[in-house]
Amino acid sequence: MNPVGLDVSELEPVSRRSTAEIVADRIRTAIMRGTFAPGAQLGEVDLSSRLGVSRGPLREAMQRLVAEGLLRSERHRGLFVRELGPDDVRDVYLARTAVERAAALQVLAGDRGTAVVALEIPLGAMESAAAAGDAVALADADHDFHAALVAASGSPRLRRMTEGLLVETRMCLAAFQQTAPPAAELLVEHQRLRDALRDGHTELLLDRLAAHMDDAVQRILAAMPGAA
Amino acid sequence: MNPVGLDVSELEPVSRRSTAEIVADRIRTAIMRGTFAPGAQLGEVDLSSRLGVSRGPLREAMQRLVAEGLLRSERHRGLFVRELGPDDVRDVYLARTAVERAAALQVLAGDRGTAVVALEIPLGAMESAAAAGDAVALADADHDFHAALVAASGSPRLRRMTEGLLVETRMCLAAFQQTAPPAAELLVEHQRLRDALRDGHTELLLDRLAAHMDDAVQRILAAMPGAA
DNA sequence: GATAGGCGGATTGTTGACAATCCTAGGTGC
DNA sequence: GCACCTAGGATTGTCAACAATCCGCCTATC
Repeated sequence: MNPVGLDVSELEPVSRRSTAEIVADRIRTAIMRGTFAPGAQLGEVDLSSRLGVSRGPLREAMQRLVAEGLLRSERHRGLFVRELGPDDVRDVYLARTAVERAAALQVLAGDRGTAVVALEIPLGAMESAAAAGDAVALADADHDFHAALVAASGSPRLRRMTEGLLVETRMCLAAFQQTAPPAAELLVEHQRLRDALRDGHTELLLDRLAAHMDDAVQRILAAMPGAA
Repeated sequence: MNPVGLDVSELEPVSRRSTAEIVADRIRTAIMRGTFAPGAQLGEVDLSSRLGVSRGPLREAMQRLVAEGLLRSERHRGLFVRELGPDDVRDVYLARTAVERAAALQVLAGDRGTAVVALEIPLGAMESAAAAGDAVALADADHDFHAALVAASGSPRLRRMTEGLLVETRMCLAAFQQTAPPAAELLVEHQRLRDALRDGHTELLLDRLAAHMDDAVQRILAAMPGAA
């Protein structure tokens, strides 16, 4: 609490975000959740009327999503949800490994105590989700875990990259969300990541992180229709 | 050459890029070159009239640049060129190190012969620029070297990340482009990177890459006004 | 003299309509 | 029956005008 008597987080967004940003977030989560199937066409008039905004801000939001790689734009054809193939899965995790490795090293070099504390929240959520068998909550917790890890690095750029990569990860997962993930195994893997981080075992942490990513790729590719 | 008798690169853009994309590229290079000073406000009507487009496509382009982190948007205030401080310099190079390290490992695991060949072009340009004392050409060659390295990894995502990071690097460099860079030293550093890559010396390459990044940070911070 | 309130100018945010382009379906000639 | 051509419908790309918001300056008041 500060002298004004308000939590700083409340007065931070003195001016709320732009319409384009809100629209982009909405569509991004919709794509992430699998509401829009991969390859589906997104009509501008349809979306704009459904979201209650004009086509101007909507097009601005679309440009962002195209830049993020979530949408594919064909001139005078329309906007389509990108379809991720096996190569994309491997590439997403290759990039994630690179970014999260760097983030982990930064955390180890800095204040890893607060980082471990921050990781406990998604770990708790993951435990609950695993016990309840809630696949969506499990994916959310997984997402939050890695986001928290990178956020703890204090690097805005690593954070922003991870943000985009995690969305793509969710797109990959949404493709085969009917198959139940090995919740217990997933939980243990994340707990071991936290343990290695807490104890400051650099090499162990990096190895476990790489292995964790490889496992995920194998799991996804195994459940993917046209995987090589 | 294919049966049609055309280079594939010529028929790739069957439909030319959207106006927003062209505008974004123009402004991006302008920011990169330092045409727009950091912190400068970019008026929409001014830019749109100067580029000969309406405000619609221009705003779409701006959204992209904001998403890339080149511009800062304040609601009902305007768009401003982001000013990069010492922390940003360190962060850009931290991210670059992470991405280029991963790219280098991919190149080493794949076809490093063609990669070395691809690196010779910017190296030649760098040599010429160093001999001629052309700072801009030197920066261009440096840019191209690292872009070629990451492109050789075959990873679209690493490539796209690098694209953005290199633009930010140029923004950092533009801040103090009056000071002449140590051209000879820079050339040798890049040649040694190529040598380690050519000979397949993994650890040596990674070490030299990290050292190369650290050197750059030190050089930039030393020439920076308010560096800590 | 310092501060609160209000006005003018300028900029951004949003909207609806117009123009260009493309895919699809139907028809025609061979 | 097949290929080509043409008209229709729908979608995106672009534009100019309207509305909302904010900053700086000025004035009036304490």
